[in-house]
Amino acid sequence: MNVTGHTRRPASIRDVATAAGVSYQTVSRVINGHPSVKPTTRDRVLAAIDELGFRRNATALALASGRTRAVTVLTANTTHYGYASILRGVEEAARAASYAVGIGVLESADETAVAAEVQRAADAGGGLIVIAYDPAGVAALGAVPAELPVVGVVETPASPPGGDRPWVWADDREAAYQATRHLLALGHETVHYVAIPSSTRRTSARTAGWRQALREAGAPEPRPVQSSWGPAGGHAAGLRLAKDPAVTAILCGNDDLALGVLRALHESGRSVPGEVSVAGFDDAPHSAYLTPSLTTVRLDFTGLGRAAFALLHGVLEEAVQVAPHPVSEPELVVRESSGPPPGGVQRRPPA
Amino acid sequence: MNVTGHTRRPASIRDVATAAGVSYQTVSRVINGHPSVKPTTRDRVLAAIDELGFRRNATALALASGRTRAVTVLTANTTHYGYASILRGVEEAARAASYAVGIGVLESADETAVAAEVQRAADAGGGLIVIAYDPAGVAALGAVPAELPVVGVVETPASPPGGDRPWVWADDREAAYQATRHLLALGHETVHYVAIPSSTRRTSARTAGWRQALREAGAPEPRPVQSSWGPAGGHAAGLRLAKDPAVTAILCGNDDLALGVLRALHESGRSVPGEVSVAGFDDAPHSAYLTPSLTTVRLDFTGLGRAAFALLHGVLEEAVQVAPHPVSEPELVVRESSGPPPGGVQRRPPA
DNA sequence: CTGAAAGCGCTTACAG
DNA sequence: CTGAAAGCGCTTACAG
Repeated sequence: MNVTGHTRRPASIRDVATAAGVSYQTVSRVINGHPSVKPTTRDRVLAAIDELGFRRNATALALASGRTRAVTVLTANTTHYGYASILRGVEEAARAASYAVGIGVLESADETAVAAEVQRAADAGGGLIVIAYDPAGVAALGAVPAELPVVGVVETPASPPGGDRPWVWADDREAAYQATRHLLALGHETVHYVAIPSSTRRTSARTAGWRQALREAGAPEPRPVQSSWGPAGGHAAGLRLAKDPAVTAILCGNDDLALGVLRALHESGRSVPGEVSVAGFDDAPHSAYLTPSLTTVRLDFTGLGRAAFALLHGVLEEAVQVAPHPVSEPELVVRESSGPPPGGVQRRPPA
Repeated sequence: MNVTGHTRRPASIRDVATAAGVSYQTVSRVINGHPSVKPTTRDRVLAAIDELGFRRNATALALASGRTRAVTVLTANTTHYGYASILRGVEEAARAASYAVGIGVLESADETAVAAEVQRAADAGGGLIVIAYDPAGVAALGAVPAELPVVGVVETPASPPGGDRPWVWADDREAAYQATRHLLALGHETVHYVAIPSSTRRTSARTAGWRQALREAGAPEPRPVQSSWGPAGGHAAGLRLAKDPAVTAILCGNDDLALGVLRALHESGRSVPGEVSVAGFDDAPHSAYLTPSLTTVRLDFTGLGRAAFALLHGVLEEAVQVAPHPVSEPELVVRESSGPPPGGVQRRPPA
């Protein structure tokens, strides 16, 4: 029951055709920018479109033409800073290209659950962007049927999990390398690492960059502390590391982890950066306002999302295929949480 | 050009019909759970569906039936904790109901820009959920054509901006009231308020709850400090408030704002909670791990998102219309950032 | 319980 | 430059 009495059915191309005194195929030509339409005819059609408030039915377009101007982002997380920012970037670029953007959340890395989500995303039509920063995402990227257009946002360019699919990445390895070198240059004998969950069983790019910096400096290589994504995990890891008086520098897999580590050090009575230096990863919005403010590496997640969409767009519209490429250089942001070790420079002279 | 030689066209109901030796209408009946199908026929169809890996084409379903199992969330923001959590709740509930979820970002509150985004969302088919916590969202909710199914997530139940549309809300007023009372009970003479941008020109629910608590206690009512959504705004506001030695308690419109205030107080050499107490709003994931940890009011944003979807689902499927209702009681979480004022209880005895 | 027809709103060849 | 036909993959009455 409709209160207003009757629901106006939206105008179709036939309605427009009638109003303009042409056939509906001509209307189709006009809305598709087909060149062979007489200017006066075009103007009449355009006027009718305007008058009737006609909007082309996206569903009918999709069914008839076979292509859906839509992209679905498949992700294990929507609230963490990095993930949310990638989604944001995709949405921006998609909006600019008049694409609809859908979102599917991967609740677990379980094979059948992942397959179901991929199917759901495929049912939406259009292309897929899979954020493969974690086991669920990696599984999803691997489970996408070969005939579906997909772009992966992956952790490392070394081993694209999706086979020959296009992908984008931020240079996590370089970022971790830079942050570790920064801490070593301050005079720390070595740098401990609190790791986010790895996307695969292999060593993550962040871990690899950290290790490389240690090796090049001839510094001891402590075991990375495996943790979670949030502050709680960082807190637990920080409590453990705080017990060891030899620990003077800690690199964290992301800023949330670092926030938890900062809290743990405080609770353990170890000052930052006086006794221990801490560095994060991502440069989340709050990191500059923590006490102490957090030294971190800024990553361009939004740019990453935009690049992923651009790549997918190219595939979908069969334009020139863009080669996979990193979006932006990571940028070290030095703040209050990092400084020289307590006893001054403890590090062995460089080899 | 396809590397695998040929692209398998997905199976249609006609393919299934042929394989099962029935007409395609019968297949339609089976996939729609229509009762009048002979069990043996049903089994044959089901077997064919399984064998061919048939999935019903969502686009064709939408075009033929007129209903699209989809919801688009319209929001001004996707990265802030509250917004992201609402989106998360919608996605959870939508996934459970096999609905696709789309997202549209309102880049500005400008009338034509908002209208364009609403149109885009409408083009997707299905229902709309508009997060109307800010001017852009409120404008969008108001711009949704009457014939479109929509649910608003609004700030206050007092004046639903969408007219007679269904809506959900969290009880922000009650939450602010509780937090303010907590601070007053500790003995503060009054509580200052750093406000998030209001969704309308009228006083926000949070502001109203804060003011009500002050009035009831006969406490002075300082002017609220208008701020932004992020830590930077809180920092600026905090710097200003820190200059006034009479300020001993600050309530913030959200936890990010509180984080900035905390930083500003630190920079100004005023200890928390020794000299100034601070309380936030939302209980974001990091708030428990700040130093000092943040007293705040927990709001069930995810539940709000789920409730919004449930309401929309009811409208779309013409089930019983659920009355608008608050989702969950706000919960005060007392942590380290709030305590008695410096000189002990300064507050006048209650009237 | 099951089949044949018409139609959802478009596009894509095919005529002229 | 423009119109008439067929079809995208389904659903919805209408027959039987």
